[in-house]
Amino acid sequence: MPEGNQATATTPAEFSEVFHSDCPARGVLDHITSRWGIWVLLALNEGDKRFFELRDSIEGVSEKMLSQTLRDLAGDGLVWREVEPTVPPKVTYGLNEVGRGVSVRLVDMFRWIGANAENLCAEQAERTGSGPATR
Amino acid sequence: MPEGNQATATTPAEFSEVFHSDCPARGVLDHITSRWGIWVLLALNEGDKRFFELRDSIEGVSEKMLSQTLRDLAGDGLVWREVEPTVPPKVTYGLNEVGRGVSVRLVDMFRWIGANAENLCAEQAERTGSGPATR
DNA sequence: CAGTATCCTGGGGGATACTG
DNA sequence: CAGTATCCCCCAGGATACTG
Repeated sequence: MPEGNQATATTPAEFSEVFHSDCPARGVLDHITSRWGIWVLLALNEGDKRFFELRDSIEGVSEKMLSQTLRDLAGDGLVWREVEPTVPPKVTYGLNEVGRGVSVRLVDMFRWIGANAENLCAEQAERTGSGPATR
Repeated sequence: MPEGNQATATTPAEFSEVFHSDCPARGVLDHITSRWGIWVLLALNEGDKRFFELRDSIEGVSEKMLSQTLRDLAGDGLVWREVEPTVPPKVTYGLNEVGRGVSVRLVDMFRWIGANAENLCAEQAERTGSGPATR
């Protein structure tokens, strides 16, 4: 959709520049924020893992989506993949430099949310005066 | 070859604990990583904004989804909403304490990705040349 | 073990129209 | 201006089966 894009003067548009459509980083973001990207990054932050180890440590992920997410992340250069052509095959995944940086920051954010969960609950409780809208 | 990075044998499962199904923080995460949550948080990190200001600064968002995202984030206690019952009405949104913390960390992560975009491009280029190029 | 290939469904989310 | 309401399409992603 062709958008007006008013450029509200105040907006530095810092991120529009950095993450513009043609920039590969834009796609990277999409992969990170995809349904399973975060959890893969989080799991790998604990250490290198094999495919089924990942599947087991990420609750609810299907093999298809895990495979797809891994492929995306590896294509982005956030994750490496090593294949040992043995029988049975052994495939290991781990974080690259950039992926580690992302993962660490993700962990930091998660910790912040976890540490403030009570505050969130409190705020949600206050709101229940008018309408729960618990969705 | 991936360097050692032993799987520290820890696997603290720290996050499974913190973000278990019944924990409200789990839903918060879903909202943050939703299609537009990140961009709203990012936009509000620049300062408080009114509805249409937000719509204009977030490229591609529909009014429906913006409204929905805002409602979710406000319900989570990440964002506040202030209504001035004038004619025409004036509604302003901004970040709460927790929301600001999340937003700041998000910005940090985005900067990291942006700063390493060339590395990502390089890795992607190497891959196309059929090189293993691990890290 | 570590994946692909195929089929299929739900709801995320866009377009449009209407309201206070 | 700041939203709701409605319709409807598309594809992310789950289930299942097969392969090297």
